Amino acid sequence: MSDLQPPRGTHDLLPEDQRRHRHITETVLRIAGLYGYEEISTPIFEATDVFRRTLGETSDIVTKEMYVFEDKKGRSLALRPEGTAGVARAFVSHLRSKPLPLKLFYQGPMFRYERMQKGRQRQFHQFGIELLGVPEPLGDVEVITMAAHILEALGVADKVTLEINTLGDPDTRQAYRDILVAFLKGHRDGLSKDSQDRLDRNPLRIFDSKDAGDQEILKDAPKLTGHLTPASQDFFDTVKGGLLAAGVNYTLNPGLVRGLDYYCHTAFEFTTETLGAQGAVLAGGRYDGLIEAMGGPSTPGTGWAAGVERLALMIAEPPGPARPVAVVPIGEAAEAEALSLVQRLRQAGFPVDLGFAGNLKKRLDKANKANAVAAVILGQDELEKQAATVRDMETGEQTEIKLSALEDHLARYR
RNA sequence: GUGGCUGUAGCUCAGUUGGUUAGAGCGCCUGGUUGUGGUCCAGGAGGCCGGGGGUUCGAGACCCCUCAGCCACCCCA
Repeated sequence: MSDLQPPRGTHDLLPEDQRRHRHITETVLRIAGLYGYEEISTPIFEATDVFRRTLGETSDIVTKEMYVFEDKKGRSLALRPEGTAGVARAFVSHLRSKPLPLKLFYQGPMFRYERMQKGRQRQFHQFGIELLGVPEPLGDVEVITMAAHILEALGVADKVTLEINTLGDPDTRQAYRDILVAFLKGHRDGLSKDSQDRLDRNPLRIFDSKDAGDQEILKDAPKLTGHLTPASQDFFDTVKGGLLAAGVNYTLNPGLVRGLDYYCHTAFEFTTETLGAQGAVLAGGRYDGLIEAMGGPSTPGTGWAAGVERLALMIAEPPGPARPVAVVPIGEAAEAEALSLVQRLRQAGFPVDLGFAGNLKKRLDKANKANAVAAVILGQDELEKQAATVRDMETGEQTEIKLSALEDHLARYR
């Protein structure tokens, strides 16, 4: 048994799990359509450089969480750890001549080599959207509004909070970063070990630290909001005003940051208390420098990604499959008749379960386990009358119905 | 990568300070009903106690290693 387990951090999606996943992705696809987004599928693996360039050489994802391997020609490939890089690459490869804006939706498995926790595994599923070619704050508003719409449609709106922040334009960001580093270097010894590392690699992320000592030091740190250029401030104000107008509630979180250089302006996250430490359910922001970093034409972008497994843990049980009608033949002659009857009913649109073997008792038992609404019993008596006994599986009530009138009678179970 | 907790039947779990042939409920199968499911009754199958090594007269219980799961950190969806 132990040697037949799936690899660490991977899971079989059994039919009832898959049902939840499908309910989520179908809901997303439907709502994305309302906003004019079309699905794009990119490969599950890419040249390792695709992720190196978009995620940064020093990011944790690249240095310790990527599944990297060589193919038979010695090319370095990586299983995708997230979706944006592949979409950006596809844009640069094929889509740069399309009229902008481009509204793309994607969905599928992602891979990260990590220790598991609730709502986190090594193969997991994300869906996300990218809006390319819109430098205006209205793009951010639409993207966030759509996310809120989706979460509402999934019935989790009351379990999540939207937090937003701004990183300012690239110049502000860079200038502020220098100011912050200068300040924190004066307090280096007081910082936690993790944050001392972050100071070199990714100083803005120190704001996320859960360490109490770090937060104490940060209280006196210079704030980004105090360093925004008027244009950046305007941008952020327009985003906030737009969300207000669209009826999307949010809270400001000045500690919400993104480390990579191409992120700018809006950063946001829908978080929940219901998933333990894995609070982020859907997160995104603006990445105006990304396409350029990939070697494409300078193209603004904004978007987000969400975790399907995390959402699956939050949503209510989706409706199960439609209840079938069970056709139950008794004897060989009836079985032959049943084969044609079954096809007739399926062509008419009824889900039909035809047991493979067994006497009446066994087949009714199977029909019950298949959650059948009704059983159409076909025995010698019925055959002679060109009729069937239809048993309501809920009440046990039985009625004899002419074969020619079956569809009409069964219509009540649709 | 770091730390803590946990692995007994398909599932949820019991199993006394180490002591004979390892248990329950649910589920599954068979029968009570040669043409009637769910309820009920009777019976049955199914475990190298995650794997390997060690201590012991004796290990499901104790020790070490390993694999897997859970929780937290890191990071992130």
